[in-house]
Parts: sequence; C-alpha cells; structure tokens
Amino acid sequence: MKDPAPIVVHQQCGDCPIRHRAVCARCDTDELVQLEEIKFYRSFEAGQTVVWSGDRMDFVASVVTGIATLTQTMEDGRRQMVGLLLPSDFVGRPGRDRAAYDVTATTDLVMCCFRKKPFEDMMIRTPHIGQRLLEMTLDELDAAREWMLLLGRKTAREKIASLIAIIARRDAALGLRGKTRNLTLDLPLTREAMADYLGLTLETVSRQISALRKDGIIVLDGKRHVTIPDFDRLLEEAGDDSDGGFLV
Amino acid sequence: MKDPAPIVVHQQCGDCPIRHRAVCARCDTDELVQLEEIKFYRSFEAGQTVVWSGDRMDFVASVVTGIATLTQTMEDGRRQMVGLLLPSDFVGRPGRDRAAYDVTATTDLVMCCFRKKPFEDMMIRTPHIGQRLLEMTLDELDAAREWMLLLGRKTAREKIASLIAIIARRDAALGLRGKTRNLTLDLPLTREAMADYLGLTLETVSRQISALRKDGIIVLDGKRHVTIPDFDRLLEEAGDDSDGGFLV
DNA sequence: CGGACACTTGAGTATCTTCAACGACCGTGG
DNA sequence: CCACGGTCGTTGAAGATACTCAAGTGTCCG
Repeated sequence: MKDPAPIVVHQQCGDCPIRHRAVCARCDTDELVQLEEIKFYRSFEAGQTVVWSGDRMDFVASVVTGIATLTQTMEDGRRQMVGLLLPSDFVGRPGRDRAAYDVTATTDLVMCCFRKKPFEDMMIRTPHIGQRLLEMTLDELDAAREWMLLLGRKTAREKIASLIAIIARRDAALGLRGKTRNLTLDLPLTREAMADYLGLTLETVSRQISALRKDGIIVLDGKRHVTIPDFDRLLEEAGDDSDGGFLV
Repeated sequence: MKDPAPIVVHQQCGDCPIRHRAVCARCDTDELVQLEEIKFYRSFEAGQTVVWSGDRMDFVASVVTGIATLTQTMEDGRRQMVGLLLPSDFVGRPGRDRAAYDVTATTDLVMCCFRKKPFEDMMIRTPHIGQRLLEMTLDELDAAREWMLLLGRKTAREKIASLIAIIARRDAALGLRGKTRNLTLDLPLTREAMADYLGLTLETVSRQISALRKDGIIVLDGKRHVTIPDFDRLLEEAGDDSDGGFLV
C-alpha cells in the first residue's frame, strides 16, 4: 500500500484553487476569515471511502482537488451512482446529520471540510453562503434531471457518448481546455464506475466504448485516455441537441 | 371543450392551503404582505401546457392545487419526466429567464405565481425565502437521486411498485391518510405519463400493473383507483429497504 | 351509433445482461 | 529474474427483459 496522502494542515483561502467556484465564492475577505476558523482539510487516497451512507457526518465539505462519487446501493448489491463530484463541488447537507449516500474517492482527493454546526450558524449570519449554495444546488438538480433523461431513455451507445461529452465539458469548464476540436481527456472512472453511473453493466460499457472506437467517434490511447476527433459527431451519438456544445 | 378553469383573482396568504409547506413557509406576516404585492394566480385545465421548454418565463410559482409534471424531450420524441409537482412544490428558477423543461398540468391546476424580478429582489432582502427554497431544492435533489436509482437499476416491476409506493407516501404527507395498512389512492397519471416517469413504454407499464394485480400486490378498482392490501409487501416488490415506510 | 381516448394483451424481436473465458498490466515475494 | 495473484478490461455466446408492432376492449360523449 502507498503511504497515506499527506495531510494539508492549513492553506489560505485566498490562494485556494476553488476560491471562486465553491460554496465560498461570494464571500468577502472578512467572511473568509470566519470560514478559516471552522475549516480543516482531509485527504483520501484513490479508492478510499469518505463516508458510508447512514453514517453520522459532522462536517460539510468542498472538493478541492480530485474526484469523488456519490452512490446508492440496493440490498442485493445493485449500485447506482447519483453524483460525480469535481473540484469545487459541495458534499453534505446542512440540517442533516447523516450521510444519505456513499461518498468514495475515485482519485486522490483533498476536501476542505467545515464543522457542520458552526457552518450552519454561519449560513444564517452570512447570506452569501446560502445564496451560493442555493445556486450550486439548483445546478446539481439540473444535472440530475439531465441524468434522468439519460438513464431513462438513452441507449447504451448514447449513454457512453454522453458520458464522454460531459467529462469533456467539465474538463473544459475547469480550464483544462486546449482547442474545441481534437479534444483530449482522461476518463477518471473505471469501467465499473462508468457502468454504475450509466445504469449499465461493465461489459456493456466496454463493448460500447469499443464500438465507438471502431466507428472513429473516439480514439483510445491506453484504456483511459480519449481523443475526440469531432466533438459535434460525438454529440450526435449522444442524442443531445446539437446546438451549442456549451457548458450547461 | 370544457369552460376554462375559473381564474382566482386573489386570496389571502393566511388562508392558503400550502401556507406552511411552500416557499413562503417561513415568512412572517409582514413578509407575506410583501409577497401578496407581487403574486397572482393562474389556473390551468388538465392537459394544458403551463410553459414549453425554452420559453421565456417571467415568473416563478408554487403549485397550490392539482398536479403538474416536468418533462424533457429528445429531438426524436423520446420523453422523460424529471419532476412530479404536487401542491406546495416550486416551479422556476430564480436567476434564469427561460424554462428548462416542459411544464404540463396533468389535473386541473392552480398556481400561485410571483413576478420574477420582484421575487428575486425580495429573496435578497428576505433570507427566509432563500432558506426555504434551499431546503426545498435539497429535498428535490434527494428525490431526483432516488429516481436515478430507479431509472438506472430497477426492473419494470420494481419501477411500478416504487411509483405506487411514492404516490401513496406523498398522499399521506399531504394529509389524505387513513390508516397505514389497507391504503387506497388514485393514480394521477395516465399509463403513458407513468411510462415517461419510469423510463418504460406504456405497454410495459400496463403489463406490470396487471402482473401486480394478478399477484395480489395491488387491487384495482377501475383503471386508476388502487388499493394496497399490504404496504410492506409493496415495498418489497419495489426493492426498497423495507425499514421505515416513512416520508423521506 | 360512431369515434376518440385510455388501456390491455399478444407475438416477435432488439437490446442489454449474464456467465464465462481470456489478455494486459503491476506490484509482490520466492 | 520470473512466477504468482490481483485488478482492470475485452470479447463471445446464450438468455432474459423490455420494446415494437398490432389488434382489440371498454368507456365516455357527441
């Protein structure tokens, strides 16, 4: 086993990579000082569980770096991913003391955690936080609803194409963009995790990725590195309205 | 065609049936007075469209009575319902001026609408509204995620059982409850609308309802009226954790 | 009575899953 | 160094589930 990821003891909010996208985005300098009081960092290695569904959770948090997933599991083991958390995304729910989902680090992960009670108190005093959280939650709700369309109505091939398109857009939104055409990205998920996200089996995921590759929609370099020669063509395969390929 | 549903010109918020559940739930008397200034009622007949996806929307609203649906449609006509709006549920998004989904009245419907701009201004002045909206949005997000599990991983039979269970719970939450066992309810949706909700075809919906009836899980009286002899048995069929049959 | 609408049921088929075997990669330990 | 086991991924064959197409029922309403 690798050494545990280093614990970052402290970091100034001003230098934080997610300063302008996270729940604290609208906070002024004074409010940041208050947040610094109640925050602490936690690191997780790829594969580690952050919390289990039903566990007591005495903090809320922002993803600083890395990727985490939210999953639900049925008694017989069927699993569905219900959220993919990228840097700046928020975890936990003010006003609830137990986790509703399993949270798992799929890459090495650093989270900026706030003790729950002080955070809730601060939300009442500090409208900026609640406002930003509302905005982020509404965005997540939109994303969830788009995902419902995918889960309910898209074919396996369309699901895979959609997933790749979504990852491409999110990478772009995080500023990793090069040009719009001949886009390149790394799949941050195993085939199994993709299957859990898409409501498929891992075999079907594998087959459809192979099919998209054979049809020239994507180019694979290794198992995880993907090049998209023609993004519009990918969007067609995804069944999305081809209009803008824009970020939400 | 029937006469249009009567337009309710005005109603005191104090007498409103959703006073304590809607976005205005936490408002004090003074705040209600301000809301009365910017509110108006709109009525729709069963089947009417409230707004089309992409349409300009200069109001946000609460469902007062009746049921509405949010649906998304793909270019080739495939449809997925992404929200079922019951009394007290909120429609529209502050900060966005176009509808993201089709909103349709499935029963006669009365909505309490707020002009968007004044409502947004008031949200800034009145934390109670934003707080309540955040709470409601988080609840909707949880519901959407539960629905993702259903869409991605449940069988047709489980989907139908889940839908019936959810409607039963929502009826109970709205106070239509009798006893917990030998529960009775009306399906507020056509087979087609159920199919759109569940990510199935209407034929599969019909077949699975028949199957649940033959197996004694439900008793049908007409097409829409359902009796549930044993709610726990229904929950088993739904694949849900059988623990509490509780509201959320 | 006839038509529209919501729903049911049947037969054949497509899609995706299940079960199974196998390949590539990687760190470990003899 | 290489064999070993583990994880991750690919591919094939058979089978189950839900879809498509089609016909038909029941009810409401003009």
